[in-house]
Amino acid sequence: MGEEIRDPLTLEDVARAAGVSRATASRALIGSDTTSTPARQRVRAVAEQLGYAPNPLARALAGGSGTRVVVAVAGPRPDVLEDPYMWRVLGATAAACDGAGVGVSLQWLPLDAPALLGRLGADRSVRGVVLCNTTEPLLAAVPDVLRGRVASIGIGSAAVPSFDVDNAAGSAAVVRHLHSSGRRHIAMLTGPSWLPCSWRSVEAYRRTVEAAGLPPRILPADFGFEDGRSGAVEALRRWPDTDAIFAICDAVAFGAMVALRGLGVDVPDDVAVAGFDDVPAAAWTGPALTTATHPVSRIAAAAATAVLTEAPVPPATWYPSELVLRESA
Amino acid sequence: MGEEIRDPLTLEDVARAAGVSRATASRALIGSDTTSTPARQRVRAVAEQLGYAPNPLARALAGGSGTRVVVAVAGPRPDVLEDPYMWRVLGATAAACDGAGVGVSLQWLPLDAPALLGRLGADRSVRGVVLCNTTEPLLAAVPDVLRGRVASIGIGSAAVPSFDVDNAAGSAAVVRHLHSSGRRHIAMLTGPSWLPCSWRSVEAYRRTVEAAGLPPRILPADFGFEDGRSGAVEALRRWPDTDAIFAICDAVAFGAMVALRGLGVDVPDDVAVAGFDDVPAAAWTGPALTTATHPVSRIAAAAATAVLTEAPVPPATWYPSELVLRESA
DNA sequence: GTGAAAGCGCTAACAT
DNA sequence: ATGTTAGCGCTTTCAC
Repeated sequence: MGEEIRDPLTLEDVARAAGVSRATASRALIGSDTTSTPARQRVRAVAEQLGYAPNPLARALAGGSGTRVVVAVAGPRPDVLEDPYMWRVLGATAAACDGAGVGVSLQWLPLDAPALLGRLGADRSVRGVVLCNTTEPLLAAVPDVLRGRVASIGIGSAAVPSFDVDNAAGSAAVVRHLHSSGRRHIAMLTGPSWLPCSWRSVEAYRRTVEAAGLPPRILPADFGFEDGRSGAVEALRRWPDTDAIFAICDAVAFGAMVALRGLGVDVPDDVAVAGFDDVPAAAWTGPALTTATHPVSRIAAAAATAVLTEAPVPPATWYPSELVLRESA
Repeated sequence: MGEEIRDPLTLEDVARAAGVSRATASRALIGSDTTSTPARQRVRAVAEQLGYAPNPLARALAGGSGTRVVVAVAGPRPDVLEDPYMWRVLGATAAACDGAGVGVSLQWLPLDAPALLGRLGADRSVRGVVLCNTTEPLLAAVPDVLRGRVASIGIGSAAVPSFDVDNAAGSAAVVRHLHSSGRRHIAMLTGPSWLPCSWRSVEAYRRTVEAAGLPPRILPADFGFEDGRSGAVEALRRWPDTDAIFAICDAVAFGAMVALRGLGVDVPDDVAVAGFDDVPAAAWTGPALTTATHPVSRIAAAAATAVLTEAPVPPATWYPSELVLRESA
């Protein structure tokens, strides 16, 4: 009953055991400064052996950084946070941050309140920010203090590196598939009009059908199931000879399929339906949804890592969109 | 160019502006100690007016608490973290923690490595833990230091309050619906055998069919789509007269529906299929899935809040399971 | 290259 | 009830 063993080891303990000062131990562990001196080796060995893990809080407080990465989702209303896609992004981000003892937060970023970004920058508990569904005005409002520790899953800017799906190529591939399988009256249900990264899909659609000598048939829609439902009905009302529908995302595609079924229209015999994103349920419906699959987890992990490490990254990293042929188209 | 205005206000600034010491300001803001003294009013007013927000890091470091809530998901393999259901829980937890400047982490808790819980307890960056899919041995391994800041979405214990769906009542309701709509050969595709909270569903199923004078037909399954697929095939092989399948969760139900379709069996005319959980896609399939809906977000938020506030909570809080009648049953 | 000392912003004993 | 004094565990000038 001489010494008491306190569970959480501190840097002090390691330093003492290694016979150096706290400062030296800190430097040795951080890996900065001088290269391999004997002390450094020793400190590392001791730390390892003792099972020492630095306290992320103290580290952050002293270093002036934060302990959480905020996933900020832009949108007109707070219900953008109810999106399973965002939960998935959050999950992948959390996984990437866990090793550093960093947690993640999920916040709504109102389209009309860019000032909120300033608050995120000023918040000392924020280590970095992963932006989703960004717009130009929002990007312009990213404060300087966030430089190097902000990334975008969506469009980027000079100050905000982007990690995103190659929507243009992916959408074009889907439309080409529709065309090459004999469809000649292809309509598109678009995403929300404020969302830049959905514009790329729409543009790709337009270019691809026009290249095939077909007239574009574009119908505005948001990201939801209901939008797909009403969109499909409207498409058939406006263009009764429509034989294919390309939806901006899977939820919209599901809505379209349900509406079509309700109208007595067979999918894919009468009308082909294709989605975008490949959510798990895409494989579970009858008919199973033809769509394009995207490495969401990899994208989120890359964005999170960039934010965490603050290492230099290219201004834009594109991830492949891969056609998944199932039954609906 | 006299004074420079530093963006992040500190408690010091507030204290000075209010003409009190830092300690008093701290107490006033925290709300502990003495009730409304004039000073307290003043401090709060000043803080409000200045737009002061305490730094969660400093607070946590000084107070000995952490800055992240860990969502620990038990399971045999790390892929339990790939579950959309868990992402949803994570999202709701994140939302609940955001106001406190607390982030969330997602971790796999191996069934056979309860020692990991000890590590979570010792980790000073951990504010609290939300356990998912807990088992008895795991609950027994929850260290004392976590007491009051741990909660379970699943079964609980004397030391770990539980927040969970009333699986028993919910499952019974589904089975009763199947029976009352004329089904007389009802099979169940169960969840993983190690998961206590799925036992409750299975028991409820057994009791309900037996009460109706029917023999139970229980088939083991895990939580996945593929399990539903193979399970349905096996059910029809073993009991060709099966006219209803109750699946432990929606993913399994989807698998069953796809398998049935593949077998040329009509849902629901030949065989009814019911799920459990009401994932978004349940409304999107053809036929749409009859299932039971659960307030996952509310449950996760309650668990997170309990962990954050460390306020006393009842040992178990049950949330309602509500039957959702769609087309499949 | 290394140690000493000064913080990061806050809370919690202690005094008063 | 309020102020004073120590820390929480780490990083980082600043001297040596």
